[in-house]
Amino acid sequence: MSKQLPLVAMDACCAPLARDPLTAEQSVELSKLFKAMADPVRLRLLSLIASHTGGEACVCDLTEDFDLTGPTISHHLKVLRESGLITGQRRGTWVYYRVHPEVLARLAAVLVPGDRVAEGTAAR
Amino acid sequence: MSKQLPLVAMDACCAPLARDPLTAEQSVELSKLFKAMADPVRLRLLSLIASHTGGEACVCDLTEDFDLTGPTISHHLKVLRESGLITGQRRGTWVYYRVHPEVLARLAAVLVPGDRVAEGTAAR
DNA sequence: TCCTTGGATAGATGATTATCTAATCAGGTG
DNA sequence: CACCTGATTAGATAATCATCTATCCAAGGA
Repeated sequence: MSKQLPLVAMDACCAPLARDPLTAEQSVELSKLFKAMADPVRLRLLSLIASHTGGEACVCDLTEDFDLTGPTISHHLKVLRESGLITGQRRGTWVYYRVHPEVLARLAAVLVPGDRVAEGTAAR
Repeated sequence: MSKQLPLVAMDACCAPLARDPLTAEQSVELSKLFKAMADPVRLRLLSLIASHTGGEACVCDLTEDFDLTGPTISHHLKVLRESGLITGQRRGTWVYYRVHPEVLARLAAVLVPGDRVAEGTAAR
């Protein structure tokens, strides 16, 4: 499960938006992450998973919170998976998802105004 | 110009994703911001404006960087404007745009993993 | 082995959306 | 005023996407 794509935008990006203009390539990579989060259902899924006890949540837990069919939830989880924001793992009957916090942190670092605090490699 | 919408998601949101699950309403509000950034062109526009000297950029500066027609750029600027991420101001012949850093900061605070640092009002 | 339950895939459909051309508006300048 | 340039609006179109139903796969329990 989970083709475990090359974790888009992890290497590709980048200085805070307000520091340097994005290149065309960087903006394409970054936009994939934002696109993945540009849906209310996916945002809620993300927060449900991220805030769930143990840092992971079973699909069965997630489905209940929405007035949506299983396949639709599955579709949204796939989008999140392929963007590199979450990973899924099957354990017995159930599939558990967890968030990749580094990706979220990366994204946050891009948004933060001018502060160089959250910068990547040479942190702090 | 710029209907100056109620700055969506400024009041509506919210604790970091990993802290508490978003409500349906919060996720709808938040998704508007992410949707606005879920396009390579708009991301680049945002970074071009934010990183431009003086914190603002004329539309005429922006158009040059893309292989797109004027109306298309105008459309993207409108989307960014209506999301509350930027504002436009006409000065003589030209229109200048600038970013709302608080909105970006707010968004960053939502993404940041567990740290309670960037929390809003009753911090900590 | 067969059935049941959790989850994903396939394919269809209606709604959004990114882009274009054409037309319009707003300010200067001759 | 007539005209030019910068920018937005209007309307059309092709592509993307969120959702559904139907089907299928995976793992356990009778």
